[in-house]
Formats: sequence, C-alpha cells, structure tokens
Amino acid sequence: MEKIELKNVKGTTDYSPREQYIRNYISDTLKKVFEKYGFKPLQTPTLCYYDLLALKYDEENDILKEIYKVSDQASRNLALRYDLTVPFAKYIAMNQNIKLPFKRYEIGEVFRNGPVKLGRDREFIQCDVDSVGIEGQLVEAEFIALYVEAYKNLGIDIIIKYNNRKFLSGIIIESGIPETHITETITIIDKFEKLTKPELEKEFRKIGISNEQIEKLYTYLNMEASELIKVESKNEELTKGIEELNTLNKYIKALNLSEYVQFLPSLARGQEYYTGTVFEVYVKDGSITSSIGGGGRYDKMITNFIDNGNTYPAVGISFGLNVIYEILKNREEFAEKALTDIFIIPMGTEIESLKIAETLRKANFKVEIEMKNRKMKKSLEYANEENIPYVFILGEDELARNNITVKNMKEKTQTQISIKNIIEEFNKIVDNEKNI
RNA sequence: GUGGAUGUGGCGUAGUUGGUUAACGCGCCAGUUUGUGGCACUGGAGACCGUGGGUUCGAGUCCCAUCUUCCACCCCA
Repeated sequence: MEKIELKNVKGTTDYSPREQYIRNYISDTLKKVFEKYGFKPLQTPTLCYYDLLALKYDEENDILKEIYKVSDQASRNLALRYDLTVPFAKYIAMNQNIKLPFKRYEIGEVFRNGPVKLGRDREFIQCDVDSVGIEGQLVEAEFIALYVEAYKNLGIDIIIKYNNRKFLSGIIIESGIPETHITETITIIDKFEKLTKPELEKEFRKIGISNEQIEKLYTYLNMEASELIKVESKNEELTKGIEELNTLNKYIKALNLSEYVQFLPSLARGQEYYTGTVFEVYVKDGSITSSIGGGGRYDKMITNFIDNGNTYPAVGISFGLNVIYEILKNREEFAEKALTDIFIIPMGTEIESLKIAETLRKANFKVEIEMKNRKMKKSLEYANEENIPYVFILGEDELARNNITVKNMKEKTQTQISIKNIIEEFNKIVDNEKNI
C-alpha cells in the first residue's frame, strides 16, 4: 500500500477534546439563551442544489467563486452551503403553511472556498438566530437583549454598536450624492472608524463626491443618538430611518440596555441586503478589535427569494463562534477543567469495578476505568495529567471488607468508604471538601 | 488573486565558509524491587533533514522547480 502524506484540507482544522469541549460549552450556552427567547432549533442540510445557492446572484458575483461544487452519482449539480440564511429562506418557501412569525436558530457547518487566515477557515460553524414575519423595532430590541444575555452567560463584556440602513442611505441622498452612488458610498463610510479623514476624503473624491457633499455627510456621521430627534427633512428615507432609530432608542431605554449599546452613524456592515437596523458586537475592553457578532434587519431578501406576493420582513443576528472560542480558551477554568470526575483503578477486581462504575454513572458522575493492566504509578500519572479529581482504588483488600479507597488527587488524601453506600458516602466527602 | 516569509524525529529548535554514525529541550516508552501520582536519576524507541530535479568526489547546508503553512494587501463571515 502506498503511503500518503497526512494533512488536513486547506482551511479545515481538527479540534482536540479539550478544544471541542470549550466549543461545545459555547454552543450549549448559546442554545439555552436562544430557547429562552422563544427561538426554535432548525437543522437544514449542508448539501444543497447548486442552483439554489446561486439563485440570488449573477455570474460575476464573488460569492459564486467561493461555493464548493460537488456532484452525486447521478451527476446532479450540488454544492455545500456557504451560509445559513439561504437554507432558512428555502425552508420557509418549502413550508408555506408555517405560521408567522417564525423564529429559529441554527448552528451548523458552512463552507467557503475563499482565502484562509487566522480565525478564518473554509469549513466553519455559523450560528444564526433569525425571526421572520415581524416588523418594527420591538423585535430588534429583543435581539439586543438576547445578545446581552448570551454574552453575559459566556462571561464576555460587550458593547453593541448599532445604526440604521435607511438612515444611512437617507443622509447620503440628503447630502446631495446621487442615488446611483449609494452602495459605493456606504462601502467607504464603513471604513469611517478605520481610516483617517484625508484618506476617507480621497476615497470619496475617487467616486466623484464633492467636498461640500462630504462636509454635509460628516455632520450626520458625527451625530449622537440624542440629536436625532432634532433632524428635520423632507427626505422620506431619512425620515423613516430616524423614526426607526428613535423607536429603537425608546425600547433600549425602557429595557435598561443603554449601557450595552452605542449609536454609530457610520456603521454599515458589508452585506447589501440589510434594510433597516444593523448591529455589530464588540468586546468592551477592545482587546479584540474585530467584531464578535453582528446582524440586522433584512426585509427584502426572503421576500424576493420566495417571490409569492407575500412579504417576509426578517431580522437576524449571528455569533462568531471562532472568536468567542479564542476569547475563552485561555481561561483557567477551561485549561484545568477535568473532563472526568472519577477514575477507577481495579486491582484484579475488574468485574466489581465495572459494576461500581455503572452505579456512579447512574448518579451522573463521569467515570473512567483503568482498562490497561499497568502499574498503579502509571494509572495515577494518567489521572493526574487529565486533572481527574478523584481516583477510586479497588483491590482484594478493599473488596474483602466491602470497601473502596477514595483518593483525592489534589489534596493527596485518601480514605475508604463502603461500596454499599458508595454514592452517599462519596457525596459526603465531596461536600466536606467544598466547605473547607 | 498580488507581494513577502517558512518547511529538520510527536512538538519547539540547533546545525559554523557543503565533508565521517544529524544535535538539544519537551513529549513518548521502560526501569530506579512488591498496590500510590505531579520531582529526580538511568536507559530506550523515533528523522528517507517538505517533495522532485540539478551542481559536486561529497549537500540538511549551494542552484532551479514544486507543494505546504504563515504574514500583509484585496475581499469578506
């Protein structure tokens, strides 16, 4: 047999038990919060028809180049999904009997055949929470509350920056920039925080925006949330955007969320499909500069996708699982976390040990048994490396007295407890040590 | 896609101006007497020096190509 070189496909990674434990912890924590807010789990296939994924786009679009194409034995043109939104829209289109509003979350693998760098794989997990069929800012405020609670449960302090796309396109029109330049202008505005003023002006001028227009734009981009009420305009888009922002602000205040949010008039988010409120979540202390979550309202996308005459207003947010993992991985609680509670070392008492293991497992302990006939020294070394807090030793001596030795690895103490009352007596030991 | 780096046992590295059996740390395995751990000591396994060509009496060390990984830019999640 020929030897092949072992390596992972570019842009994919293995996650070790320790790493995956943390990743599971993150998604478990998030799922609980999602369900608390009434979002239901939805699972869609990773394998799709290529035509479904390409539907929204023309041949020129970059995203098409990033789609992994595959085919089956019948030569069907298939592809791996590149996001969770298209499958979500597809699900709604295929199940038009579902009652709106519909709220779902999905955590799943998506694939993009694009550039690879730190924190950006070609196969990665996306975590999306969306509601469809609800207009207005109430649901948006609830998404902010959800963000706050979710990150609080993960122990991460955040600040949510928000803006409104109608406001954004409104101020562009108000500044006298032609409507044909809205998208390009937004792309530049998105860099507002990153670039210096001269750099920005250079970019603006490149697409033909005059200095006067730039100045006008700037007065809006430097605005505070409290100043929005004062703005008067005949521009319908701008008026609507401001109205939505003011409504959202009202809810934010009422829900006591003000300390977690910040109005940022230059926030755009890349996607063109957003139509109203947009959010972006950042770590409060700024230790990580890229966003750790984001989302917004996209009222047209599903509507256009389904195209059956009904409207499907939608709001959705996503969580950056990878960057959350990067934040959590160095925490001590995970580094030293024991994945097993009890390690049993049988000394010629394999059958009895297995029975005891079953008893302990029924009481919800995570139990491992030494299966190799190695020296006790080696077994203890293993327990030590794995940070397993308790080792049970069952030898002929103990068995003769119906006892088992319980060893506390950290305190280096050990005592014997009776096998018959093993759960109670062990719990007692654990409780006592907690009190110390 | 453009530009720049990188590639030596499982991991991190050393290998001087090309010259006999490629070194070190960590890890791994075994032992330091019998059923007790994180230390120490002793011994051991493990590398076609990314791959393919070339130069040379001789290459991990020089040349060419190729791949891998990484870092910028671009683009985005």
